[in-house]
Order: sequence, then C-alpha cells, then structure tokens
Amino acid sequence: MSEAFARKSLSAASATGAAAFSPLYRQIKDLLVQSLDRGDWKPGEAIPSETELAQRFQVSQGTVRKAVDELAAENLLIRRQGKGTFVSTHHEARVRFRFLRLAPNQGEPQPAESQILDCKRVRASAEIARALELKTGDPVVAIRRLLSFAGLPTVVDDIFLPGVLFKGLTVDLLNGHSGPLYAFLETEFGISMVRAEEKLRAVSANADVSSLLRILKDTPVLKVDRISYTYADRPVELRMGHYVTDRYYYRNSMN
Amino acid sequence: MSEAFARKSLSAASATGAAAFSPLYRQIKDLLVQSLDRGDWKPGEAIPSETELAQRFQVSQGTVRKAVDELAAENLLIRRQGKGTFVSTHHEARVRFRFLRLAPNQGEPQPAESQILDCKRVRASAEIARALELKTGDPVVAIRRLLSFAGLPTVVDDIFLPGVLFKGLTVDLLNGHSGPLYAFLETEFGISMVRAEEKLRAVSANADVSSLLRILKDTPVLKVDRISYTYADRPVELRMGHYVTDRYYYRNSMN
DNA sequence: AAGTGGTCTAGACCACGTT
DNA sequence: ACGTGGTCTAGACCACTTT
Repeated sequence: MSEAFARKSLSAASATGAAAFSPLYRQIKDLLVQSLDRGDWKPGEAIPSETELAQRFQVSQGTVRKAVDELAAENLLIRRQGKGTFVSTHHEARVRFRFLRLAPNQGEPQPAESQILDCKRVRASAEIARALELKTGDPVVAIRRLLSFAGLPTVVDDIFLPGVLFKGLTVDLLNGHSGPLYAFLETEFGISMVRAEEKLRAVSANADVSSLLRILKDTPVLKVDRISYTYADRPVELRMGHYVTDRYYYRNSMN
Repeated sequence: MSEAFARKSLSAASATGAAAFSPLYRQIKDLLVQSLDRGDWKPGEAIPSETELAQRFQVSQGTVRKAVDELAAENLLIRRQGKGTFVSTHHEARVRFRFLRLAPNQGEPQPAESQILDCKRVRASAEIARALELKTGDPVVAIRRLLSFAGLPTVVDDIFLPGVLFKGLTVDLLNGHSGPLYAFLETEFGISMVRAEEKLRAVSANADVSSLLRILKDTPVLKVDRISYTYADRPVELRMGHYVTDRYYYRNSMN
C-alpha cells in the first residue's frame, strides 16, 4: 500500500502531468532543498531527525536517509553521529577551504585578511546581467576588496551581487565584520552560496591591479571568474579575481 | 549470526590487532579496489553482479551495494542499469573531460590533437623523485608533447612516469595511437589514472615554451603541475603543463 | 536512559537491456 | 523470460552524544 500511495500523493503535488516520474527519495530531496531555500532551517541549525522526516513525509527512514545522504554528499547538509544533521554554514574552516583554494608554497594555510576598498550600487552591464540572470540596467552591488596573507596583498576581487537581494550593503557593514564574506552574507542577508563555477586564465596585471597587489605592471596573474549559486541553482554572485601566484598557488583535485 | 561472524572473518584478514574496525561495506570496498589494482577486471569490463559479489563475500546485497555506490561516486566504477557495473576507462569522452579541463571561450569543446615531441629515459631529479615517491636517480620516462585545438598550439606538457612501470615506451609507440594519453597508458601498460592533484599558477612563458606555443616570450601562461594517482593511491605521473589561455580557459566547479 | 545517525539484513517490486 | 541494477520497506543492532 504505502509505496505506490506515497509516490502518487507526493508527485501529484508537482502536477505537471506528462512529466517523468522521479523516485521517491528524489522527491523528498527536492522538498528538503525547498525548505533550505525558504530558510525553514538556518545554516548551522539541525534539521528534523530522520525518523521525524520519515513520519512527516510518510515514507520509510531508509528513503529519507538516501535523500539526506545525497544532500550531505553535495555539502548542503552535514551529518554528525549522535547529534543530528545540520545545515552547512560558511562559519566553519572546513567550508572556507572549499571556496578559497589558495595554499602557500610552504607551510600551513593561514587565514586571509580582508580589506574592503569600495562598495557601491550600480546598474548591471550586459555582461554582468547575463552572468547573474538579470536584465541590463538592473541594480547590482559592486564590491572591490583586497585579500592579504601574512600582510602580503595576494588577491583583488571585483564582486557583483544582485541589488534586490542585498539591500543596505555598505562599506562600513562589510568592514564591521571579520571572517569570510560568504559567512557575512549568509547571516546578514540569508543567502547561502552552495556551489560555484570558475573559469581560470593567466593574464597580465594592468595598472589598476598591479598597484593594489604591489607588483610590477604586466606581471602574470591568475584571473579567476566565478559565478556562485544558491540552493535553487540561482546565480547570486559574479566575482572576478586577480591572484598573485608566486608564494601561493591555486589547488585543485580531480577524481 | 551472519553480521558479527562476517565482520570478524573479513577484518581478521587484515590482522593488525589493535587497528580500528571498519564497517563491513568498507572492507568490501577495499577488497574491490584491490581487485581493480591487481587487474582482476580490466577497464571497460563488467565486474561480477551484486548478487554474486554478495555470495562471494558472504554479506547481503545491500552491503555490496553500498561499497559499489561509493566506488561509482569516486568514478572508479560505472553502473549501467540492466547491464551491470563496469570498470571506468579513459576510452570515453565522459572521462576525458574530467582530466582535460580546457574549454573554448566560444563554441563546443573540440578533441585535442596530440604531438609527441620527445620521449626519453632519464634519471629522476630530487624534485621528480619526491613527487613520484621514488629515489633520486631512479629511472623515469620523460615525455614532452604539444596539444593543439583546431590547429592552434595550446598546451605544452612535460610528463614524467616511473621507468619500471612503463618499460618500452617510445616516441613511435606514442605517436602510433590516437586519443588520450591516459587511454593509451591504460591499455598498453595496465596503469589506470584514477585521481589527480593540481597546483595552478600564472607565469611568464620562457623562450622554450613560447616558441612551441607560437606566442611572444614573457606572455602570461597558466602553469599546471599535476600528480596523478592510480588505484592504491600510488603516484604514477608527474605532469607540468603550460597552457595558453586566450582562446581557452581552465574550467573548475566547486560544491 | 534516551535520542541521534551508522550499519546490516532480508525481501519485495520496478526499470532497463538482452536473449 | 531472465538477469541486471534501482527503489522501497521494515526491523534489528551498533556507535556516539547528551541528559
């Protein structure tokens, strides 16, 4: 009884008619993502236990488990044995390493020092609008910041955020906090960066960048163009960074 | 009966005494990796069915399934519904994209044209020995090759392989095949690249590299240092590449 | 002791591909 | 029709954390 019934009642909610059926655990997974997107459970908080979710959705614990397993594999959730399952947050060293991929040639990774150089509201250019899935001319927040390691300027980032999602963002607010930018945006604006796509190129430092990074003009720098996405796969950040890679390198692993 | 007994008899095989116990499915996983490493099943072949593996190891199908699931998530195996589970091979477009991360600024990715410039046997320098976990002076194969896209030279790779694993590797052999290098090494020498770690930096092209890539000396190029590993996490390739990134970029995704 | 996630089992049925 | 992996269930027990 339970299986066919549960699938029917759950998938009926989508009401697309001819759409392909997805397995129960995937429907559960989608419901969980929706809850995360709505902010039903905030980053750092525990979500309901597997047994409770199983009761709520009228499925077996094993089915909930499979849905949660996948979300944990995608780093949206973190399981802690004996304690519960928690919403991932950028307020953790573990997560920071996933999004800041610089490591020193020698020694242990040190925390970055962030310095906000500028923060203003502008209108989206065609390029920025395309990346953020906005319309040209839509309001965006433009941030320029400098990251330093052990006092050495290493990264200049030009960051663009959709204006509607980040109202009231100012230089003072940004400088008033410490720690990763994503952690700040998460707690202050309820937007969680979950995934990102990057394009890397080697370019010559222009006058602008080279002076900020205190290197000679035309020195090779690593240009990193990133688009970050939140839960529903909506792009919420465009970031163009210039990295000095003489003392630090960009690490990547593939498997 | 079965659970405690099976765990005991399986983990007893490791015979480390005070070592931490690992769950059954992990022991199964390790056994499967050993079989892959020994070449019991070659890349492209099917491994035994879940039910047969369950009988062989005297565990339930669900336990085998969990072990296989993890190996599929790590791309060592590929599941095909209705057909079986297969050993991953570099003779597939899917796998190539995982290890060659260049994409064109515009248009669809095109296959690379490979040209072997050199292949000789040398003695490992201290740096190479460290990367490949050899001793300084051990024999290594040194390969230099040029990758082109649509006729445009784009990547120069200096590749170093442990000499003992790749006996009889020559320029003619390398030029006699078409397709990815890893596919060739897999079929000809039985060594499968499974995972890799990379360090990326922006550098100036030296005279050597710039002439091969037909760019001006001191043009910024992306330097990619890669160490590739085979099943048992043994390093089997050191590769130092220089990428021209004006028409192509290095793509990366994080989540 | 109670609650959480982690592991393991056994059995049922579905979806896919081949014979 | 048969064999494969894919999904779902139900129940047992273990390991860890907190009360």
